[in-house]
Amino acid sequence: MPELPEVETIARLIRPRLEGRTIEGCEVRWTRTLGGLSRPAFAKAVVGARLARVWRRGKYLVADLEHAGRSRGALVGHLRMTGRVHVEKDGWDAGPYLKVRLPLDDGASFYFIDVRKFARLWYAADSAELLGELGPEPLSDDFTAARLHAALHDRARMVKPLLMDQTFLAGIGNIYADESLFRAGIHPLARSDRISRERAGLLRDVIRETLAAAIEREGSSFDAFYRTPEGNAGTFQDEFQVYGRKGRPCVRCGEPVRRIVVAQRGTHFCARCQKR
DNA sequence: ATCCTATCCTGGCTGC
DNA sequence: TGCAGCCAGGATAGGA
Repeated sequence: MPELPEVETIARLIRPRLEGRTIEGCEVRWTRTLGGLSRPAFAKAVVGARLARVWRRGKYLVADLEHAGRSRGALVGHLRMTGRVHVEKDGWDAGPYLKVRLPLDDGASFYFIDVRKFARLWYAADSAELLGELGPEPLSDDFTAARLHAALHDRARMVKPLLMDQTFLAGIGNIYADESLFRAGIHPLARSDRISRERAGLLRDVIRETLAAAIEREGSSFDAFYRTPEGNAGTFQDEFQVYGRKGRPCVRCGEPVRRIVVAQRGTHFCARCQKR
């Protein structure tokens, strides 16, 4: 599923094709994708706008809009589980799951595609409406060991759901939570306020290393869903150490990887390497 | 405060 | 082979 590395990969690939372009039209095939705005209101807000800057925050894709050089809100996308984004020449076959198409001024269109209809493409007058509650960016300088340790001890929650809480830390989903906790030797059910300063520092480091390595490999593609905007699969799934490896030997100790359900999510870990 | 359940969705898998 | 039923999961709302 698209988490921070996948969204970052998408942002990097579509940025050169979108920045500077102007939206010339709007075709909406599934209104709910707009997250509450009507089709006419959405079209009125985005048609004629120039895509000034494309960036990422957590798992959100953001395009700042301008009109006649003046800021005019933002287009904000969230792919949830099965959303995809393409920028292709007009006439490209987007398939049956196309939700929104935005024709651009260079003969290409922005395609927002989603099988399960959970993905959203919002227009917001201010992107902070959607991004304001997000926790720190794991790859930014303010995500320090000291701050992570303090934040873990500010609550008393199971560490895995806490890592996936987007108001706690932005961009971590099920896969990178499992992978990071394994690499840090922390049990997914460990209570956040019982994690030592040293262990929190290690967790901070492995989160950053894992996300950076995944970005380098253009994300993880283990099923039919996640593809880059160029249609390619990422390759970080080859580096998974626990995710999707139930019953197979732990890469560190050989003990079979276990799978339990935590907060309704499949959770993979090594009972010998990861202590509560 | 924290946890749990249901909801949104549909392709793909399992089991009969 | 066909088909019913379950599962996956990001986010959120409401209840325990």
